[in-house]
Amino acid sequence: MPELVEVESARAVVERSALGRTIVDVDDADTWECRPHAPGEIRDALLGRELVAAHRRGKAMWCTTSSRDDDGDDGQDGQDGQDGDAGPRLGIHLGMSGRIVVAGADGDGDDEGGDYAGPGGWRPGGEVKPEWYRFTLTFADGGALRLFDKRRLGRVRLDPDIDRLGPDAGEVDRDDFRTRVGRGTAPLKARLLDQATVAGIGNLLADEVLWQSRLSPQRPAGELSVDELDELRRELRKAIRSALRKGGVHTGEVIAHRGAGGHCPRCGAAMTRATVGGRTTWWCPAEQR
DNA sequence: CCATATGTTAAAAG
DNA sequence: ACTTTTAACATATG
Repeated sequence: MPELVEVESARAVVERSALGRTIVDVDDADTWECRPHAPGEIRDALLGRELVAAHRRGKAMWCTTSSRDDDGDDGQDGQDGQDGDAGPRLGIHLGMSGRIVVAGADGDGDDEGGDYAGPGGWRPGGEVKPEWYRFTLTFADGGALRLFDKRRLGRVRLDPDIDRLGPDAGEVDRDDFRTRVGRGTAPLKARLLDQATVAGIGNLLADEVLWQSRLSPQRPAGELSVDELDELRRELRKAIRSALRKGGVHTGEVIAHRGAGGHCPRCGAAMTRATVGGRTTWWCPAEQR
């Protein structure tokens, strides 16, 4: 599920429904999802604390936590809980199939993770097998925050390193975008998928933005003109805004046409498929140059 | 068995 | 040394 837009939805759910609730139990027994932490390590670090704020950069999400014995930051000032004795940051990466589910105080198990439809129409809301819950925070009020991750490529860890990520794809400024994206010999799509260049663009968003910009995914990134780079950034911001509004990156205009027999929704040409940047890529060979 | 899947990353290659 | 590409990761599904 998770590209920037889906992670932002998950972050908003955490911000809206999981902050300020005291953590009384933590299930961190999945040593793969919680690598490199040993079982119990995350639990020991979080018991008695509460989540203070939910942050995101690209596809990375993390929560600051309070000190034990007080409620810490009020979570309303937009700043981290930088209290002297604040707890560790709890990093959650949704990987390829992760999503956050927050249950209310009554333990009703409400699925507030946002919507998601995979290539096969898979909807986690329709099938939630308990064995696909990889990590759980249980709150004093009886509710819980869970990481549901079918494919198990997600990750939970304390104090995640986010320094290697580039600026968020929705916030990078024009000059920064020009110099970061418009360099090198790698295919443009590979550059866009590189989280150190700009953070948050995934396979679907890349295809959508390249199609909107009428740029070939195979163009060497360093050969783009300044005008093309500026247009690319405009379409990127537009696509993110649209996807946030419509509920997911899969709502992009060209996404439904990525597939065998797909045609460009603008000109009708047959879509081309190839592996670019290590990922399956679809584009309109007639318009994208 | 093979190929596919909205991600990351270590290792290899250039 | 830096950039780019590939393979592997764990798991489910067609």
